[in-house]
Amino acid sequence: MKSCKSNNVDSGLESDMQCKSGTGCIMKCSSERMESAAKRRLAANARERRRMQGLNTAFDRLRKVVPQWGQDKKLSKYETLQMALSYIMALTRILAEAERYSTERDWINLHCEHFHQESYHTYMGQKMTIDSDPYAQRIFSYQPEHFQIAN
DNA sequence: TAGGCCATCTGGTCCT
DNA sequence: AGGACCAGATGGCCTA
Repeated sequence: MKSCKSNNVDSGLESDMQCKSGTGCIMKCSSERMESAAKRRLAANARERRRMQGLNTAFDRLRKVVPQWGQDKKLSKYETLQMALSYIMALTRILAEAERYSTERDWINLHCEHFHQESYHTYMGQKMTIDSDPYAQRIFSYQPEHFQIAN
């Protein structure tokens, strides 16, 4: 006759003795096993919930640093990832372009005529001005390819 | 009301 | 054995 001990730490001496007695063992063992399985399931559910909440927190943080291009509606998870991808690619392109010139001033002078001040977007509640941050203006006047699906 | 988005539950798989 | 991660199922909420 199998003891319940291996399956249930909480069962203790009493259940171990009952199992050895035979008759009620199968029912008690199975009900205890079901009970502990249910407990484990609930714990797993809670962990999964916490994990998904962590994931959603990360998505919220990502939404805050990704430009929304005037959209007032909250980006979906899929849209957030697509926008982040476009944004990173745009920044990478701008960075690569900037590195081709020896000084920041050369690069700014070269591109000054392309700045469109009226198209600047506010970013995280801060309006950029041409004097304060020309790099940021260049970045935010750049319109990335709209949601190209990356395969 | 259909479709999109999301949260949650659940069982399976992999890793420690 | 238990935790992390994943994908499918399901039901709720919202919007056009």
